[in-house]
Amino acid sequence: MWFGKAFFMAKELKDLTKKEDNYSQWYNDLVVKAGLAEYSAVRGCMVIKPYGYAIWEKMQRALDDMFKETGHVNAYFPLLIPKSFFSREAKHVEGFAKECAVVTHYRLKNDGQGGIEVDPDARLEEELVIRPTSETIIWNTYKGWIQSYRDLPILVNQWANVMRWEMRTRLFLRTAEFLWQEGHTAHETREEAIEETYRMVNVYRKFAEEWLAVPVIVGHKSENERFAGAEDTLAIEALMQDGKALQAGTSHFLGQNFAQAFDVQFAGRDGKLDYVWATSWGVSTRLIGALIMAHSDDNGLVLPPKLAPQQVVMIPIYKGEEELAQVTARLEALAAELRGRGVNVKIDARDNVRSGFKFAEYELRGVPVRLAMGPRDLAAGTVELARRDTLSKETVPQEGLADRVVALLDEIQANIYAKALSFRDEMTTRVDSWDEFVRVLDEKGGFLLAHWDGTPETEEAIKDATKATIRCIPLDSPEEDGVCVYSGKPSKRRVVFARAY
RNA sequence: CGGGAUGUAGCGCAGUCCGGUUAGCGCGCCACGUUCGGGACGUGGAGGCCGAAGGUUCGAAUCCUUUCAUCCCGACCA
Repeated sequence: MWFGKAFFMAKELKDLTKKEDNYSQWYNDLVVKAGLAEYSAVRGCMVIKPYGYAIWEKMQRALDDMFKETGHVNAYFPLLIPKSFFSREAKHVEGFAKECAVVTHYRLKNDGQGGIEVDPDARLEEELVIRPTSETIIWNTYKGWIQSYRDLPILVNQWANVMRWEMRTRLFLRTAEFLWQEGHTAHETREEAIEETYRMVNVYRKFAEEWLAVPVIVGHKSENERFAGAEDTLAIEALMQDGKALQAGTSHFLGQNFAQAFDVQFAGRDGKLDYVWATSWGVSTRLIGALIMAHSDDNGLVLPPKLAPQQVVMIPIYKGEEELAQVTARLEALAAELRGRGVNVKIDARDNVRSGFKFAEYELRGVPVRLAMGPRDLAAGTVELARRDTLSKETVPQEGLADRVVALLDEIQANIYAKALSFRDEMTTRVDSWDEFVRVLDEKGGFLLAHWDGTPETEEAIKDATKATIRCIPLDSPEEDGVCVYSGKPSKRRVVFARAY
């Protein structure tokens, strides 16, 4: 996989903003300069460039495999949803109404002044909403698919784009249009649906940890943060390097809300009619943002080997064409061996930039392993091996290089996970008083484990006072008697607070 | 939608307060040469209605009015 000239277009990539100076600026710079994405002509919309999209494709492939292992299949539903569908589930419409783009006309015409205008005669009888999520159109469809318990379960996923008219956008983290997958399942029983909700949040946890190398906390969302129309929302929460939390994936137990709204009933084993039980779950291109903010440093991206579009880059060091040919021939042989082991290798023999420039460029792009070979190595049978995660270099024998690199890629994957995990542990603080809560939040950030009285009012008050929200009520948090840091009322367990993206 | 800022070459900027030849600089781009083990250098070259529209003036990137766009900080959110 290689991207031709576009890959190299931006050479003014040096001088990334420093992470500590302005994290937002650094992030934005990095996304643009590493060639992942940029803003487009349309307000709030993002162009995902080939390098960024290649990461997304790798994510898609891995997730798809995991979905198939859990019995799911892909399908596709329309982009446009009749407005009336949208209003059938009261909480759902309330949650999304404020950010919907709406199609009102189906034709343009000449305005007589050389321009073009919306043809007022072509007004749609019923406006169409560009999907912000697909529960409604899907449940309208499922109605026709389900008559009996024998039709269940339905385990369908779709890869799609959705649109939410956000006030303020950030590349990958919040754009008006974004790519995601959304699973929508239909079940015979409450228990089965709940089990599915847990199963899928665990798929996401596994994906985050094993592929993104990002540790996450799995837990329930509080009532305030729950998906509009869900009875329960499970989420994975990740911690970014600036101490803010990022919701990286959600899995919703929808109860019978959508089945009732769209009148989807089935004849049960006992012959009685009942409404279908539902779940939905999704992750988006936001995961790329998570990847960037979890691992990168001031030299650029640090991509986990499993998701890096290029895992190894080889750079010849030479004077003159003859040396280039010799070094390249040797690199080709090594590359072939690595490719045979399933490693994605690129040899960068560009003659118009120097090797030092290439080193910097591949660091910016987060390529996990770099191999450089010059005449000295050629003579000695060695190669210089550099790893992106630690920025360390060593000269190693060409003999056995493939084994070494394959093992190293695994080691890098494990190492960046370990690094992110220890960062998160450091940044997770148990707090027992309001003073401590406020102080830790301001001075340190990160996850705060605190007691909460369980009321939405208290959560709201804490949010107003500090901008921190309950990220989740962790599944594995032990029961423990305490008092709410805000209200002083009794509490049975700690929840995770943080400021969030 | 509130508060703040910015629009000058592909990118980053200076010039604007205090109007005055042909609008500059760095990077990038093109050509040739020298280079090449951590972001090379020399010489030559191309590239601009100074965001847009009005106005003031002998004269506007610069002053005034309007407008559009973008970014940052809030509210909203995967």
